[in-house]
Amino acid sequence: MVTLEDVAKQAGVSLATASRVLNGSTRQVGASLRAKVERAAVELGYRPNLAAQTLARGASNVIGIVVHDLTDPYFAALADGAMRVAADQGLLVMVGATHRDPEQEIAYVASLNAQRVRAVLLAGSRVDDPHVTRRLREEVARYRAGGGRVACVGQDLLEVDTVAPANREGAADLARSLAALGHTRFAVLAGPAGLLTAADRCAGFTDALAALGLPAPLVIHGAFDRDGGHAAARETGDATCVFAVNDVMAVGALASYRERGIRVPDDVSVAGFDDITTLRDHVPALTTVRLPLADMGAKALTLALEAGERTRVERVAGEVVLRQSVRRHE
Amino acid sequence: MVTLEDVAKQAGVSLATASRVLNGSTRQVGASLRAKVERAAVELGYRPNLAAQTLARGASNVIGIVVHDLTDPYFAALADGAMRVAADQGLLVMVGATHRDPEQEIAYVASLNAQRVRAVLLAGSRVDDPHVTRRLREEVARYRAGGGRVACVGQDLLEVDTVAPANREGAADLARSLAALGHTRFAVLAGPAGLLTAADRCAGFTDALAALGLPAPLVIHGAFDRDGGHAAARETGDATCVFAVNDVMAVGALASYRERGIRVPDDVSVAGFDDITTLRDHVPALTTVRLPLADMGAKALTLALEAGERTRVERVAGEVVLRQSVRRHE
DNA sequence: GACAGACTGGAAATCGCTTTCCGGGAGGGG
DNA sequence: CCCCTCCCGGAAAGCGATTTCCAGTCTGTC
Repeated sequence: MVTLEDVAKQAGVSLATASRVLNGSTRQVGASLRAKVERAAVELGYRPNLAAQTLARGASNVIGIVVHDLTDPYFAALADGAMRVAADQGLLVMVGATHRDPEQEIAYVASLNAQRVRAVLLAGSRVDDPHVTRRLREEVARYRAGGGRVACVGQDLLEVDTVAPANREGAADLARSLAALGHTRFAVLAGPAGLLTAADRCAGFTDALAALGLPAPLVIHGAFDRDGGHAAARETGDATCVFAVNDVMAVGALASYRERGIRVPDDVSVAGFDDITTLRDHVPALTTVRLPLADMGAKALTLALEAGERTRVERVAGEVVLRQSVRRHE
Repeated sequence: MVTLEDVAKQAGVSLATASRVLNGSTRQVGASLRAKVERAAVELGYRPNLAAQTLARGASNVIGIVVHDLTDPYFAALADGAMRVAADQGLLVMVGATHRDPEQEIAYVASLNAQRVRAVLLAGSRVDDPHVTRRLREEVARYRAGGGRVACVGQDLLEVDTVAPANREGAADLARSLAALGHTRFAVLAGPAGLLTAADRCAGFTDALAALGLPAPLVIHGAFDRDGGHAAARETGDATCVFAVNDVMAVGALASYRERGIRVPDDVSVAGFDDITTLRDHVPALTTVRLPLADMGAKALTLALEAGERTRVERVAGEVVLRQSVRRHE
């Protein structure tokens, strides 16, 4: 491996000079030496050792993103938004996928801390487990104590800069829109009981129905993914309108109904949440609550990188988008 | 930031001992000292500085994955497969998204080299541009000269371990299957002219038709994404069967036909390539060529990590999956 | 009882780069 | 003409770990 010392030797200058030439330091270097160093670097194919730079500088140009599942379009969109701002700022990105294991999330924060990354973005729902949350908070605190910056997309539970989707309100808006179509018997494919994003959406939906004087929906718990929706859809009974707490579950539900010859929206209306772009061409088009996912990812990383003294919470509203998967109920 | 020295001091031992305790070295440390060090580390919340470790050890525990677009399910699946084997081996993952800019790809290899990552996985099609390919090869060679390991998913053009999908053969199989259904007038939504994956699939398809004595298909170039397929589908003329060189383009084409009231498969048959899982519930179900994407990603990273002396090329076959988007042509 | 060999703990060199500090030469003002 | 300042180049001290080498302590065997 060719080192800076090799370059300096080849150029006939000192280490210090070579360093100053090859990394935009504040110090000036004479044109002739500068040229020599640059030539030597190219000739030898020099690549700075980033670990050494990080060590010497005390700060790296890497950021970390922790997601639950990269193959879930929700997280892919979030990560993509964040990665674009990282690229704009010349930052490299480490991505960790926890596959929904909270322990992994904690482990990733520890690893990213060890890497001394400049910022960490925690994307995805918090879970309703005080013990896990406490340990995550400890790990985050440790990282921040060393100068690390953290932002989160999801619930504002970690005392860090947060981009918080308005899950309750969005779900409530959706409930009102669906009720306005004449539905009265609802079911909610509610995801896991302990997942806060799922719980908030479910609660927002249920509360709004109650406020309208409508009967409580049938709440069916299950996995937060396509198969969870698929399974839960078998238990929606005589509901005329089904709300899946995220789009991929809604897709699972649609598939389940299709397999069983139940027509959507004629026999049952279905709505989701997130408006992931991969569903853009789904048939029937899915009614959902749109979240600007890429923007949220970008915003969260921006918050993390700005040296704000107090933690900020940016709430982002969801917009109800009515499409063909729901229809008026007579 | 608490350093190893702090821990050593607090535990009343030397730096060397602290290091040996906290990182599974081969050397033994007495039980009492070991306990002291461990306690001190916990009390102080010590996290090793990975940059320093990397520097001292001369090798990091990070691998890099370079993809074109994380929000494309094809790459998400590939990356996910690779990330699982990385996690198994206790490796961290850096992900770079080039957004299809070959310059970015080169830049990422340089960055990952600078990071001294243990291995780099280049996922995604090579392009037909000798100049770009040469520079990428140079950068790869530089990295490998320093002990780096590289694998690639795509065309075997870089003289590195490669997982090469059988694009030509898969497309040819598909062509034969479709021809067996009675189709004679084909169109190919061929993607960009310079993208080798697209070109190979197009060529495999075209050659197979020629071998069958059928007329050459209408080849329409365009972008390699959903919108590219959507646009190209407007120019398929009187073809009775359309092959989009990847699934997301096929989805765009299906959407285009739907918008224009052209029924699939009644008026036109449509097939794609890849069998991305997000399309599992698409209506109509898409005929395609299945590639085991997650396995391919996992395999590629495994190849990279194994210290093989000669570069290996692992070909992976695609399997034609006939679904509702095609029908017999009378 | 003595000595070889196995273990354990510590001092110090090392990894590759940054940056402070210092010295010498050039330029400008009194 | 001298002195002060400004600039540029180099020597060397870190950054936070790992690891080699060395010394001291035990054990076991003859």
